[in-house]
Amino acid sequence: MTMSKRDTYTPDSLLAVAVEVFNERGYDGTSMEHLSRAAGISKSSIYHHVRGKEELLNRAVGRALDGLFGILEQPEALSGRAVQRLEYVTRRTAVVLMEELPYVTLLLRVRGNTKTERWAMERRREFDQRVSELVKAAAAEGDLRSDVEARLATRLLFGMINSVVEWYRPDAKGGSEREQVADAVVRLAFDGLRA
Amino acid sequence: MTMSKRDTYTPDSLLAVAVEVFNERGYDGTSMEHLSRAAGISKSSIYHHVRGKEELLNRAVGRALDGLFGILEQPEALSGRAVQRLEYVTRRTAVVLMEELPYVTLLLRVRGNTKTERWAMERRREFDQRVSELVKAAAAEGDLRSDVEARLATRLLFGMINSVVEWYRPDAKGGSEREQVADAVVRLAFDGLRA
DNA sequence: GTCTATACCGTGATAGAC
DNA sequence: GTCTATCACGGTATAGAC
Repeated sequence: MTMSKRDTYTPDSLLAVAVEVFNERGYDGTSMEHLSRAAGISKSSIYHHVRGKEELLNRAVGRALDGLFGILEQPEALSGRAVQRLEYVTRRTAVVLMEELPYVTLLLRVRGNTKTERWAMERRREFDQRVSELVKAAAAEGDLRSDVEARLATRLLFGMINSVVEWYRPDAKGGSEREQVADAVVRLAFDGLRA
Repeated sequence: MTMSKRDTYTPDSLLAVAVEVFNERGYDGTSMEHLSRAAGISKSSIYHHVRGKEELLNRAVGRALDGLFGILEQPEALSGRAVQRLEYVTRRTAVVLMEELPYVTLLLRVRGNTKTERWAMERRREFDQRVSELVKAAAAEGDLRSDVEARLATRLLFGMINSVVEWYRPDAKGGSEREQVADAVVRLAFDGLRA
């Protein structure tokens, strides 16, 4: 993490550093000492910018959730044949996940030990719920296979998309690489591995 | 967690309790105090059965890894058309994951903070590697779609399978339910969501 | 095999100087 | 805005009685 403009921190630039460490060590495995070393300032200086460790978590997962819920408000997610909307949401979720990688990664890993974590899990469930309805609608329109239950299909679909955080690391190529990965996700999810 | 025979602990029965707590709170989020409360004995009594917290982690992930590598030694994984072997490994991985749910869940969540965790990650990569070779072989035999890279396909396939730990909870029905889930995983992975 | 008591250290967070 | 010094607490682990 390199500072971009000033060598003093804003809450947001500090957040960027903190989220990296959280993802490397896990939230619970990260101490304020770890954060202070990564940020290059003392523990107590961190408290000048944020109220504490949990506020950093809160800001991070909030940002991830904003990105995800933003998808559902796009016109392409709101009208048209359900299977098309589902395809759009699938692709965009994969892209947002890569664009906001560290924030979404953190969101997907919260366990529910604190109030913030439980709130994040709740909102995430809401998102899953909304997509699940899309899957049901597409099944009702006859565009999805009928031998796998909608709820189960949704879960496996998300499992595949979300797993991207386990290995994706952005490289110099930027957005084009992200579109390639998103394409692969959509192809495999809808049409499978088989030739 | 209920004790089955005696109301004294063996390392293994204690492990079963510990792994539940680890999965609920995360390994780093679990203190010996948490474990002692869940086991119904004092903190110091735990040290009579195991050397410490990390030994519990070690035993747990070892058990998960044994289950996974066992799949690759089955005759069905060793000979035949690659796509058939891949299908077998996919189904069995899903089943083992459900049979050994708490142990595999823990394995999939280690972050690499301790020696034990790094060893577990290493062995897990070996397993992924072995399956990746199967995917490559199946692609070379022309049985997998050629417009998605083998490495990427392997990762997404595993992402889908592994995500089962996020929601699967065993119920009274036992094995039949597991086979149903495994069937759904294989169907979606190989033939996709689309009707 | 389990307990109470305790050692010792790292934790999140605060006070107050510069 | 950053620092050093410090606090109260909870962490892992051990000693030794029963």
